[in-house]
Amino acid sequence: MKHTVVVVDDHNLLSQAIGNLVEGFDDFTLLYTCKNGEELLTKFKNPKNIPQIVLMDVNMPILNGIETTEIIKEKFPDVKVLALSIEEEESTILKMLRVGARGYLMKDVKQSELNKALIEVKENGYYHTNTVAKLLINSLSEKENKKLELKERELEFIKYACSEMTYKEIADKMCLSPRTIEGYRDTLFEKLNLRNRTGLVIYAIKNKIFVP
Amino acid sequence: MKHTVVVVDDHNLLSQAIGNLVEGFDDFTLLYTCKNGEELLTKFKNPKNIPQIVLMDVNMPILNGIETTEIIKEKFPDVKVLALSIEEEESTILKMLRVGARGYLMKDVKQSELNKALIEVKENGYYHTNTVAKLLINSLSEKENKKLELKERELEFIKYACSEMTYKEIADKMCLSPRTIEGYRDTLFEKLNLRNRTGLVIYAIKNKIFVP
DNA sequence: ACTTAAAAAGGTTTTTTAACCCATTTTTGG
DNA sequence: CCAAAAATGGGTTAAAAAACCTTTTTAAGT
Repeated sequence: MKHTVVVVDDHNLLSQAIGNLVEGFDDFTLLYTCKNGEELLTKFKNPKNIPQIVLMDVNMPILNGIETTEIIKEKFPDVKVLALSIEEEESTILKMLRVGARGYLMKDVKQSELNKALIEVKENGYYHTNTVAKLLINSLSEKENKKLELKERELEFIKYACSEMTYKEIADKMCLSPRTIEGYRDTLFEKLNLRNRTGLVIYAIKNKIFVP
Repeated sequence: MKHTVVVVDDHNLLSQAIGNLVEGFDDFTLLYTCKNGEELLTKFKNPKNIPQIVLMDVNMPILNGIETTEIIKEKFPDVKVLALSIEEEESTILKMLRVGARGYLMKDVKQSELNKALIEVKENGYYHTNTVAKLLINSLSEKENKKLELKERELEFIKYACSEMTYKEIADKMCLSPRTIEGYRDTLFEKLNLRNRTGLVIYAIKNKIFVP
């Protein structure tokens, strides 16, 4: 009996193409494709549409891969989610694995490896490339956790700092005293080891706190 | 007689998948796929490997889509290049068209539209979506050209400005007086309508002068 | 060799940033 | 309810950034 697979990706071409590949594999068959998490969950209302494996993109509009996987993990724990994305950001990969993805493939993966990954997931429940395995080990040490230590208000400030506003203007915008804002700045420089606002902007962009 | 197509894309999965799609179209057949411009040009040394249409990704390592298309335009003018990319940056699209691409498809295009585009390119020599057509019209007015007016030295400065260096340090690095650097800054603020260095950094990143 | 435009550099002043240390208020957990 | 922690805000000083206007040097063309 072939295992059923669903592809979720907002790039039409890619999802159809991957679907075709899956159809070509001996042990798998494509049920359908869809554009985002919302569409997928709607499909799931009919039990006939629930596959054994979901090939999930991470960056999607409306309901992204991480959120969707989280929901699937909770409501349909038997469905195995395999992430498939161009996104190589460490923290993204970790988030995806944390919410229950059984593996993470980069989109530059070879056809044969996709097949192998599907077989592994089917038989052992998971599949991890070397790259991802290394990441997992690194994540055991804190490192990246620093970013999570940033307070809500600090994050808000950082976003404003990625603009042409002076600190005084930012203070107005956030309804705080300029001193408080300067305090945020000082502690952020300290925490993140930065010398000036430019460094903060670059940090924010690298860590997707602010998207230009 | 079917038209021959080659797919150039560094994402293995995608190139193979698109290749499969092309094989599925009535009027087209896939010759081969490759990972970047260099590989393609090596292939071209054997005339048997020269296709009628190249489906070209823009962002590739080693030799990117723009450079590759430029070379093809010069050395193999009969080969029609159709760009196929996730890159939605205006200036990138324009660059690609400027060097001779016959059309520009986003990767979220539908299978049927890819087929339509290939047929159009085969029969009329070009294919442009509405989005791209609008872009072309806008590009007639200068706008984006401002970026091209930036001098070499200014661009170099901008890159350094996207760091934690002070202007003094940048001056050292560029072997210029701090005053000159401040001059660059002042004229850039004027030209680009910016208020401070943060604005310059954001501008640089938005316009891919600096990639974080 | 002379003219001219652009690039590089200088002077000065004001504003903004940054560094450091400390006080008050608010929240939170025991 | 109280202590501790976190958030907010203040003072001061030095450094850096920004604004504006001018001069010297260099490069380019004729």
